[in-house]
Amino acid sequence: MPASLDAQDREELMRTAENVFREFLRDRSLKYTAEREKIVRAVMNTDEHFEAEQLLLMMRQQDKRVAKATVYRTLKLLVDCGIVKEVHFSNKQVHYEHTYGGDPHDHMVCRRCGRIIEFDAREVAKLRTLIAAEHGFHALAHRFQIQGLCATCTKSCPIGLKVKLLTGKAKASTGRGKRKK
Amino acid sequence: MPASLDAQDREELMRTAENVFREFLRDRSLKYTAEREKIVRAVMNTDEHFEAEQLLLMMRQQDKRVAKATVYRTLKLLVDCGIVKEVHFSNKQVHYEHTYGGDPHDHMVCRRCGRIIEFDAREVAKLRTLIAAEHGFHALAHRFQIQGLCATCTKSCPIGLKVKLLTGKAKASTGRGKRKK
DNA sequence: GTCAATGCAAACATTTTGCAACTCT
DNA sequence: AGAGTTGCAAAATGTTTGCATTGAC
Repeated sequence: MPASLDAQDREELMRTAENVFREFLRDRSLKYTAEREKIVRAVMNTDEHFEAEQLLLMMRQQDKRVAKATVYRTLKLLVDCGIVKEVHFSNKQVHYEHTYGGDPHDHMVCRRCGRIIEFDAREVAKLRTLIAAEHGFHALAHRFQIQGLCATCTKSCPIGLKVKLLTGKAKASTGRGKRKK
Repeated sequence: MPASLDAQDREELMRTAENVFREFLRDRSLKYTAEREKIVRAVMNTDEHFEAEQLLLMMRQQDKRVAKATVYRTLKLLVDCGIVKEVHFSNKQVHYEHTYGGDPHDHMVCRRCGRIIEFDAREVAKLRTLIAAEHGFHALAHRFQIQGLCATCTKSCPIGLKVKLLTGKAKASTGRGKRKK
């Protein structure tokens, strides 16, 4: 995520994203409303992953109020449009991130501390195309996520030792597992 | 998925899976109950991806009744135990599949017809380890999914043509998009 | 006998929907 | 003018939880 953009680049990116969205809508005879504009702008101003609810809150704080339903409806359009991507970290809500103007990346999630690290997705994209081709498939996109232990957690938790991780997190975190044996 | 197992191999696999689960439970001072046994067995008898609800139904049809809550609780344990893996196709329910005794694979989803194809995950696993290492990460697992068009749909839908796909499926399927231009 | 597991229903959280009022184009 | 959009609240979904009862070890 291009968190290091200066204000000018950001404004530039914003504008082109808006245009892409507007054109996408026009192509489908949909309307570019004030609410949709507020939402694209809010999304483009977010460099982190976010949930629908968070976006809504953020927008409220900036007095860009829209209905929750509108946020959900618009996020779907933005996904279809390719400006936003869904990310599935937990089994609960969907997370979103805008992918417009940034380098494609995927995520690595630490099962111990939950930290999320992004990495360049180009190798993955290459592999996906290859695999797809082998199956007569035409790849358009992928979802990839590596789960494991981050550097810090690896240190404090020697490999080979069976620890309770936050997999399906079946109350694994209560840490009162009196294992015998 | 090893759908081609004969009855004997299947029974063999079933038994070892049960043992793995039993041991997993014992290690944590949890109990191997009749319900849990029913559930592992049902899971191991399923070679397709399934949702919690489907498993429940299937079990009911075979008069292996358990409460829905028990299914959810047990599936979590099975995930932690490594016998079952969560698969996230849609944004709705979680799908599960048992991964015990089968070759590791990932999925390819056709955005047009929804077809799901499995492919060998070994290359992906290699790549994940590599990428993880580059970031001081210790990879334990991954989730990978390729989205695109299957062979059939690619034929009926020339590449380059913008079609309505079932991405976020924002009512994209109503097919009454009178595009202009 | 003890601690954990079950079943049930109620609770939850997130997302979707129906509909009247509104607004882009 | 008219088709699409909004906001709201209600509904729908999928999953989790509380608790009394039951069961494994």
